[in-house]
Amino acid sequence: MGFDDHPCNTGLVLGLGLPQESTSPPKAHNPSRFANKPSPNSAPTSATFEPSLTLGLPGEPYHQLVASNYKGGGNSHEEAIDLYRQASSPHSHSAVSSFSSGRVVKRERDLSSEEVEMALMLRKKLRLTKEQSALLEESFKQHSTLNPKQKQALARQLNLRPRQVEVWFQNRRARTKLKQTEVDCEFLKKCCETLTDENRRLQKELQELKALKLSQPLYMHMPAATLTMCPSCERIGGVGSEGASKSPFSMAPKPHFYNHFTNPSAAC
DNA sequence: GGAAAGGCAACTTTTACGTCA
DNA sequence: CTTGACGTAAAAGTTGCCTTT
Repeated sequence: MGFDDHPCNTGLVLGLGLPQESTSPPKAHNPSRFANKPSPNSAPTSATFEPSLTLGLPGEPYHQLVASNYKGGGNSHEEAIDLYRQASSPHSHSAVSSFSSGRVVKRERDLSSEEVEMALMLRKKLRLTKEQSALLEESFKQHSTLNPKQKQALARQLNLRPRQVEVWFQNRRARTKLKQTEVDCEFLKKCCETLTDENRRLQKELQELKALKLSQPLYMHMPAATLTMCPSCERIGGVGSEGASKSPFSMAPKPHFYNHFTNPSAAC
């Protein structure tokens, strides 16, 4: 990409830093969103970051802006990260995500130790501790969504930013749903298998019936009313069942009518 | 009615981490 | 033992839709 591929790269970039301008352009989808709906989070950015002319490394004006803000402004690291992340508004392409670790590591040789620390801090992704995860899980069990007050309280309790708590809950809900979908999928697969087996069995039975019908034309000569079918085992009853007792199809010794209404399950 | 703001779901990207050759 | 490729889980970003004000 740009930096590494450039034939005569000095590693320096002269740029005019404006808060809303990311070095990587917004993604193509729905550009109108960026034009029509500036994020509310971008407002403090404009107040915090004045337009500035910077001489620096390509691809990370925000990093430098925040780093300098962090050094000079007396903000905590957390605040610096927040400012940095707010600089890339929630509805715009992320400047943070343009950090490819390979690129940063390569450039780290050229950075001061403070800048390296800052870059690493910004690149580093939070891993929740067991205690934090446990408390979040516990809280999720009680309610899978949080109101702003609960979010604030939980964030304070966990020493996290409210946004992190919010993200955790969003991801947790998504995982729950995914898991449920997998369970449903497995259940439906089993149902499908069962029905396929049943269908196969019925097809086979139908084939046998057809074969029997051809080999025993007697059925054809009998009035339909002399044949009965048991509603529970679905076997045909009729004359001469003794001789064919092993066959699923038999005839009742005496013709009889089966009444579904008065005797719904009395055939066997 | 329409604009702004906020929340959430769905989807995507990025990073950390474990495993294995 | 080290290293790099690979897969996976999870944190975080993006976008669209909906509701509320």
